[in-house]
Amino acid sequence: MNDSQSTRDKLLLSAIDIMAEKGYDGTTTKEIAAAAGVNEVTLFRHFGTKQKLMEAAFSRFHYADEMTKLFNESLTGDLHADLLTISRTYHKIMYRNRKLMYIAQKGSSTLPEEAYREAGRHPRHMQKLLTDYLIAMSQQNKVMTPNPELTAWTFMWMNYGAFTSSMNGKKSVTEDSLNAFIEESVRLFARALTP
Amino acid sequence: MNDSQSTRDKLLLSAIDIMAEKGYDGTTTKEIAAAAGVNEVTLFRHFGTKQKLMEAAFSRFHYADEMTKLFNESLTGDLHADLLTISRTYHKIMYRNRKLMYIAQKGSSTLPEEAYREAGRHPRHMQKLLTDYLIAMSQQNKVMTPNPELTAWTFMWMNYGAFTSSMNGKKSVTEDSLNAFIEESVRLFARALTP
DNA sequence: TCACCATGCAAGTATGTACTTGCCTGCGTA
DNA sequence: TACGCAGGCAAGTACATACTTGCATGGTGA
Repeated sequence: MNDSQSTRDKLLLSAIDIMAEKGYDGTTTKEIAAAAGVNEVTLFRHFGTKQKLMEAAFSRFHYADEMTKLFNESLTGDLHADLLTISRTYHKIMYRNRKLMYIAQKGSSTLPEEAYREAGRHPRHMQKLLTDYLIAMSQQNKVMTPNPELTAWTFMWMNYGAFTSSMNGKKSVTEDSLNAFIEESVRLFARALTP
Repeated sequence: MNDSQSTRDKLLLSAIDIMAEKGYDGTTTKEIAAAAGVNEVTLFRHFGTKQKLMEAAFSRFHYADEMTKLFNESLTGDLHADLLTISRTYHKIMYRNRKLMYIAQKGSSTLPEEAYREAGRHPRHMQKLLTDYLIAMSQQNKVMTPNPELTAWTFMWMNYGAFTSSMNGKKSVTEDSLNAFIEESVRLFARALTP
């Protein structure tokens, strides 16, 4: 039972690793099994089909409340500091789930619908929270923007673009350069939004 | 000869269309041929292999000088107006090549290397030009930034994020909402960078 | 000791798909 | 007319891959 769980996990993690490289269509069950160090048959005994394997993998998505909690508890009302917190949390969560994001981005004709749903949920969630934050800050005259929702999208897309670029680029974007980007982009936004 | 050219083109365009939907691995030569309204064998007579078909498709990439010309000729020295021109040109070019960008993004184990090279060339090119522009503007005290290169990356990633989101999203991002984003993002940057 | 259960292994099936071959047809041109 | 050439069509090859089956084995708990 203990070992069985471990075999399941090895298969799931191997599948995620390889598919993040080659995409869903380009990855074979034989490869996955080999990477997990088990027989191919074992994969089918555990998951039945390749698709169900992926569904199991995506059910491990688990960002979620972290971001909501952040907005409810950790924000101070200082625009620059808050944007920094938001941006850092965003990248932390995206990085944690980066391989699944990558698989969903590559896509496939047969990838379970759940994959796309899970991958898309997060950005939308954050955009909504950020919009509410900007509206609240506007009402306190701490932020000046004609269209908080659009401003939130702009901030989101900037971070999303940086994230995907850092993932797709061959040259590994170092943690340092990502931090530099976060600080610069937050600085720009804070300056632009301050009344 | 005239008709032969047309058959080649029909195949190329069909391939691009379908692969933008299903990815390179997920698209069959039979599908492509059917969509082009020709026999599958005709595809192989023209291109030999699926890979060479894709190489031919990507050789149609043709942005390029347009952007360089833009920087050399169309910029006025007015930060807001120039950023607007740059952003609009970027999105115009990306939109024109959007399907090829999409295919490259989805990727594949066997997609010709050329595809990735072509798809990545454009953003880097623009980033470099934008960096030079910001440096020149800094020297005229029209722009204030501690790190022009990083600022350029930030601007790039913001636009790249918006572009990919608008492509991947199910809900079609209308031309209007893209324009609204462009204007808002440029407004923010111009305000943030003005001394 | 016995039953059970997860796994390995060898072999095989079924299917899809890139790519080939041989032959025929229609069309424009010398 | 005769030739060449682009393309259709039918059939087939070679191979990869998802998934199956039957059997052996080793460990674990009753």
